[in-house]
Amino acid sequence: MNLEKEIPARTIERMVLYKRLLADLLSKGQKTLFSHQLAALAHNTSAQVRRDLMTIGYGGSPRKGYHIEELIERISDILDSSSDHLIALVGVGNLGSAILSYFTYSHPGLKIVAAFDTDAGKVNREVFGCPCFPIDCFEEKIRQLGVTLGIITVPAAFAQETADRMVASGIKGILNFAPVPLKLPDHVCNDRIDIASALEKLAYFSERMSQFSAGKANIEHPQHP
Amino acid sequence: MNLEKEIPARTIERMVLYKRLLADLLSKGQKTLFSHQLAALAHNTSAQVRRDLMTIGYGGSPRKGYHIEELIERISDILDSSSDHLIALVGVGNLGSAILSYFTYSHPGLKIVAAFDTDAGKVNREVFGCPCFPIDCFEEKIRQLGVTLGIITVPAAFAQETADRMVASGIKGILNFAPVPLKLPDHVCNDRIDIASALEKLAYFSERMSQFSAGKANIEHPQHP
DNA sequence: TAGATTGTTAATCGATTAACAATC
DNA sequence: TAGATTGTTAATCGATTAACAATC
Repeated sequence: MNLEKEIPARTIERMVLYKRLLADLLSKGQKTLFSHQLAALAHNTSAQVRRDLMTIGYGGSPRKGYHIEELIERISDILDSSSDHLIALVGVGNLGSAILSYFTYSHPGLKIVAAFDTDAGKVNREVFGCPCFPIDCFEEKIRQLGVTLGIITVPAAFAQETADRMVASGIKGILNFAPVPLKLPDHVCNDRIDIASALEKLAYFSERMSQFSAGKANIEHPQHP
Repeated sequence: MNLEKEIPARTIERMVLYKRLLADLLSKGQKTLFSHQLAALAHNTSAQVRRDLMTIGYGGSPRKGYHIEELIERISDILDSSSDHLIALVGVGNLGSAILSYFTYSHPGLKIVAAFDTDAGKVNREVFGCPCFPIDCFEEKIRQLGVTLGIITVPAAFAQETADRMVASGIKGILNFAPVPLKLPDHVCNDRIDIASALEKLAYFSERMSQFSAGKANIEHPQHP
């Protein structure tokens, strides 16, 4: 029934950014924009922006460009699901707590509804507004709450077993902050954010920047479904 | 004088991972490995691994595979610079503090030597072992210490001005946790880690995973110099 | 109309994958 | 030797970029 073409992952990634940039412009009272304006904000080319908007089936007019409010709506149609995504976080250390504090503020569509830890001192209380449970009742809570996404902020050595429990509990997507790749079944989506590696890469490229041609100063983030 | 070919950014990214995986194997007493073993750990193909190692000029033998210790040394030759990279972090909130705590542990080659904040209550003391200064003395401290990399963990609205001060102080690479793209001169390298966007992408793909073919379950991270 | 911008196709680019002879 | 693995080239794939006619 769904006849929409599959949208490339890179396009989706840019769409998330476009949506935020557009919302910002809209809040400042701007009604329309041209492809090159959005391109400048997102740091890519106007041709790229035009192609991206074409891909999601939104068109502008040669005179006025694109209508910001409609465009945001169209992007939201693509990106946002009808219901909130409920998220569980495992590992309430410094990083885990920082993420909980971040999501205390409004993130429409995304809500961390439960945190878990092995440390008895951290559980059975709220951390930045999020209830924190002992890891033993993980499966039970996940199913009970209907959680679909997981965030892993445990030490590397425990990342895989945490992921396994998430998969077994029916979680469909995992964001992993531990510096190890996870082995997961094909139907589970995952992404890894590795701060130390990001710094190592940055150190490498910043040292050699002069060797590279101009205009290539950004480290991009690839991604695919 | 430097006749080495430019190594693609994707290859460097994988190299960082290989190095860590190999160090782990070495510590377990393993001496050699085959391309398909490293491929399984890093979640890519053996052909890819062979090509990567060829790219950095390290060869194995058909019978024994690759010598782990030598390979780590070769990767370190490529990745690591002769001296430590000194890092400054701006924005000692929850996320900033979490990053400081993370780098308290050994990260050879990478050291956060100064943190900065506007909040008088946070400065002039140590946070997880890192001295925290008022933002007013930023330029002075950066030059004095010889800092080359910067981490931005301030709110989005202050990210660009923070980046501008970093660039003006001679910082060569910036890791930006604020959810806005930075405008930077070409000679400054930068990468952005956007946790909310990562979750949005994850939500999108996890919902549509069944539409995609098997084996595409990971979101990759692109990047270039 | 004139001119800037859009939609869309074709050309380019680069990275990944496949294939296979060379090697130990 | 036989067989698995390496080094390396060619084919594939996909995304980006360039180009330009159509449009307002």
